[in-house]
Amino acid sequence: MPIKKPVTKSKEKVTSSTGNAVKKTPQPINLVRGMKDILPVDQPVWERMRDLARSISESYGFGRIDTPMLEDTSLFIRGVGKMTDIVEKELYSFETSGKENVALRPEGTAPVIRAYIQHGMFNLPQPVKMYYVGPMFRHDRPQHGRYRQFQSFGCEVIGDANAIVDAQLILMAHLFIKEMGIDAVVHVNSIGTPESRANYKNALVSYFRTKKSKLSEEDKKRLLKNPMRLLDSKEPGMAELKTEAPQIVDWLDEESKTHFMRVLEYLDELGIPYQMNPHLVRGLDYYTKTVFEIFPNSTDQEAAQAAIGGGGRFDGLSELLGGRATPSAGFGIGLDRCFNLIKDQQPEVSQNVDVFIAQLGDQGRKRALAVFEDLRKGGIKAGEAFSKDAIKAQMEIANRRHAKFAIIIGQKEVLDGTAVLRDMDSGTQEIVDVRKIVHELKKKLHKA
RNA sequence: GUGACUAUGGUGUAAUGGUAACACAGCAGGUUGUGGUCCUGUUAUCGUGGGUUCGAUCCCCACUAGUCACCCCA
Repeated sequence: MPIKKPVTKSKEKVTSSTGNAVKKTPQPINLVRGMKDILPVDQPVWERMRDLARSISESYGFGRIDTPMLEDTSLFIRGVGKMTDIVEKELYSFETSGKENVALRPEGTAPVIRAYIQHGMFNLPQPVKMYYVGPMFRHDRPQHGRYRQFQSFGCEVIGDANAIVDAQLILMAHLFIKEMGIDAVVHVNSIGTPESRANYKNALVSYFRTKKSKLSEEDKKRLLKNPMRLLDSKEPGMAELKTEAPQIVDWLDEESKTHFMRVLEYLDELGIPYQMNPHLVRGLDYYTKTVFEIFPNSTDQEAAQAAIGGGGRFDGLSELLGGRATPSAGFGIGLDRCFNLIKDQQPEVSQNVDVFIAQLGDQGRKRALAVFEDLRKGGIKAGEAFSKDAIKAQMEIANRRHAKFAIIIGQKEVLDGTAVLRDMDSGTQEIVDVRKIVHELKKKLHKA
């Protein structure tokens, strides 16, 4: 890599009134646009989401797969589709110094199928069920709940064409969201096989051509580029046009139709709240037959626009990626969006401890260090502020962290081999043998 | 990617064409080895860069970032 010449924009030295040279503080370096830190306060929620993803996946028989964040760019061009927004304008792709064309994964399904093909998983008992949790990247314009790096949880069932798979995946996705405490509805639709979809597309185009004068500029573009998108256009006046537009269900081939009916029957059986949404089309080329998206059920909130998860069937994806024909289905859930919906109900992380060790003087500090280790090994949640000198400050911290007891070790205690054990509630203190302190504390904590 | 709005300390806010107020958090102290109250001090060249002006945090422009709508989706 070429070494860049150091920037010579040398920070001017400002001379203060006292004549001393004062360095200008350099500009802080901030997050790259669209990136996000997950701070310690928020980790408990994230832990919960990851735990839930794992336990649900495993209880339905899914094994975890981790694919790299970096893949060959053509995986997404072929898998997701060259003309999709995800690839066309949101893909983080670049050429490495070794002239490889790589891209940061914008979604999880194509990589999983790639791995399935590459590792010959078609030789395993079918279907192969895998789940993933990890970051995805899309160079979109950031907004609330829309980041350029976001965490996804997804499940894929590869090698099974049965409609019950679709239904069970929808069940799992809905279950995850419900368990996180989010009330959600599932929107479902079927977009059939590529052939039936092509026929439908033609019908749709000819219908809208007759209404061309009523279309907005934006929608005229859609008509040419991606006519299916006209169905979820929010342009004024479209609602009326859409109700009269041909519906995809009427254009489905027999097999897709019965498949879809089956899925709906299973959903009814499972009692999953769903809505038929004939306007639901997905932005990835690989979908066939069943498609679904999950929306938060907060009717009063307008923020309920953004889907928190989605998925469907992608029977043709394996072949697109050079594998044999393998019917598959899956879903993905946006963990950041879940997080945004539930973070407010989250309790603060407690820094509370059972015992706090306060020390005085060098000798006391050394002894306290050892005692802290004893407590830790003894399984007692202990706190300390060894870098503080004043005992007052240490007691303040002990109090703030709701310690039930404080151990105080100073010069005198070190010489006697003792420690002061203070009950923080009553304020009573006793002197105990340092060697027995763990035992003593366990007894007291157990009682309390 | 398109349009609109916003940008004050760690956090949440206030005011103002003459360099900033309040609350909370933080740190240090209120005599020498002890907490929860109280008191004091302390913590911001007002996102970055330019312009207008005697002078800008407050006006103008650009940039950056965030938010909202669109696009799209997780």
